[in-house]
Amino acid sequence: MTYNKKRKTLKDIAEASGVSEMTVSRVLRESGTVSNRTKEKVLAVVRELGYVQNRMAGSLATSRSNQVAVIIPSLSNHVFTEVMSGISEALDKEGYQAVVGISDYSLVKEEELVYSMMSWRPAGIIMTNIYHTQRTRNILVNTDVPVVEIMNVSKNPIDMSVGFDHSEAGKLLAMHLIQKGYRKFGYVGWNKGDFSASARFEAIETEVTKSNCTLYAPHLFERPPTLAAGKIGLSKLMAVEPNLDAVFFSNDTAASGGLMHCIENNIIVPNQLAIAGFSGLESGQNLPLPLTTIQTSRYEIGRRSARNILARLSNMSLQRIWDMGFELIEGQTS
Amino acid sequence: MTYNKKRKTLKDIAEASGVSEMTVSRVLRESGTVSNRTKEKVLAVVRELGYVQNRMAGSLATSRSNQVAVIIPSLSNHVFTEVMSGISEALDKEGYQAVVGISDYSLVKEEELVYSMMSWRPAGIIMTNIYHTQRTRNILVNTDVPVVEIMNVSKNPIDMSVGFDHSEAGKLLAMHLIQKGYRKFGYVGWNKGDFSASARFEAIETEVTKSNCTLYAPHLFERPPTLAAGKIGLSKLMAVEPNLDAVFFSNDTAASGGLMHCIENNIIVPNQLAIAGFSGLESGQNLPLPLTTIQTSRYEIGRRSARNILARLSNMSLQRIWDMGFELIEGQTS
DNA sequence: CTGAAAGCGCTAACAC
DNA sequence: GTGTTAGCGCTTTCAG
Repeated sequence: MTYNKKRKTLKDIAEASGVSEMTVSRVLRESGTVSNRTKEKVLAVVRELGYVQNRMAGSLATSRSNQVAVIIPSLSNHVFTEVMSGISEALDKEGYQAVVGISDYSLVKEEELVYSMMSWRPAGIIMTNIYHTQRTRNILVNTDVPVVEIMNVSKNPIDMSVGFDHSEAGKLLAMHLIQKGYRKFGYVGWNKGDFSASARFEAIETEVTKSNCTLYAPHLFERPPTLAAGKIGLSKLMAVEPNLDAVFFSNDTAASGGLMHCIENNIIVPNQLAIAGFSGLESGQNLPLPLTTIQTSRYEIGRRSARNILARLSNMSLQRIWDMGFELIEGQTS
Repeated sequence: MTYNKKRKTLKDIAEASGVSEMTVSRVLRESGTVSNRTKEKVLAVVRELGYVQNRMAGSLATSRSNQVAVIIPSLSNHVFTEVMSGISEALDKEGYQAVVGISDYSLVKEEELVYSMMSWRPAGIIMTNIYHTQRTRNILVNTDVPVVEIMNVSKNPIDMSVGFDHSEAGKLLAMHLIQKGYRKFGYVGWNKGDFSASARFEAIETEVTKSNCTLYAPHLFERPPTLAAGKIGLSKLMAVEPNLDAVFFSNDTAASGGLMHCIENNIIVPNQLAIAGFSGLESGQNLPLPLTTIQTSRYEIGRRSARNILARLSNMSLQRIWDMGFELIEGQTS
């Protein structure tokens, strides 16, 4: 095998194998008809020269791309990496590829990402959540690229939507704990940049208040929750409000931290204090006590959103809005 | 504002603002000289028409891209998402963007990804680890795209390398536990597709044997380790070997699961059983007992590798091989 | 300061 | 079966 660093083009392959560029192109895309003899000859040359096609040129010519843009807020939250896995798997099978952008929970950064990613003319774009800046919306509304907004369900999406109702989920969780007899509630978490979490928080607050219970949330986090934050958050909360019955955490990771705090300080869960998380992550179900939480279908949301894009691309009929629901997990922390 | 779904091109902007395509191009790239009056006029039209540049065309013309390909084995391991964060942050600042591919710890899938990603002519490519198929190597060796192999340090990389020595890290951890007086060791984890983990395992085994201690590793996992797997793995191991002094886990997540098992079953750590993890993840340091583990610099590895690509692109002098080292964390589980 | 011509590497559409 | 022509939407180069 001989290689050199000059980038090979179709022309190089064509010359080396004594056919036209078009024939090489046909062989490589397995399109049209090419005799077996030439096909083999071409493939041999392709291998020998270590040719790698240039999709920029191809996509420009066809105005079709195999890249699907995905914008998620963070990679350190398993919720989003599971969504990504679902997306990747569904896309992979059809020869498409996810291009991920991380918005850090910032709508401004999201806007920049959208602009930058759209400039590559992706086959589709998957956005986390349904809140965007005006300019982001403008770009998305005025493109012919399929758009899916995920995690939340929107009755009125830019294009398509796959998710679930966070308010309803928060409500269900609150009702469950209230019904179990808890009355003095605390809340530990981060809502600032996480619209879904704050929707849940508000629903919990509403439900708790409606039932004449109380909810203490004296100092929410300034940054996305981690195990450590959950642990510290609970200890701070209990320093101020030692007589709580139960604490809601904005997600399972924070709740796991809360449980760690209890274990470390011999606080008996759930007798002395009940704990509730959100998402139903694998890790939260494998603590010494499995968390009471809401199970959501991250992987399925990812898969569904990717499939919707693929369906749109092949002009198949499709359901534009998917409410993927959720389910209460009655763990042992309540 | 008026929009319609037909994709706008430079030509549309040029016509609408009464200048040539070249002038619009200059305005958009802030290159060359354009009078302020025309510049403003053009920008107004661009905004009004909601024009989004087509980078495929631009990149094809310049043969330059702002996309850097990154191949990691998994998104469910925080180690790799932290590496990604480091990469993204470093690239972002310079207007570059990471395109992630997930290999699922498969060299075959890695090969497909490399081929697919290289066909987009990325500005650089970052590969996890230093083991690849022959064809992957061929593609990578014979390209002028900068290549960084990360996580392991290679003295003889394809191009550049940023990581640390997993054997040395395993050895350090083993020596530490041996020196603390433990003698009967167990190992719980997954090595099958994770070359780094198996390098550590072998180093641990060598060190343990050399010191006349024993290492039991009767059934390693069939899949990448999770909290649940660590928990179950330890319980199975102890069913067979109840009198172990200490157990190595292939990473912190599995070790956390092991600790959960102990807490759940009232096994006193470290008195009855010591536990060691690997990586120094935030989560492992916030359990009721912080894990004894090896701290590695995932974020820095990511940042460094991205910066090496950027340096190469701007023809700056650079250090091709970075050993980022590691550090023992003496937690409370040993 | 601005424009015209040529071409990046590929493919659609049409010939032969 | 295979080749030719004409672009895809942009940027480089060279004029003016």
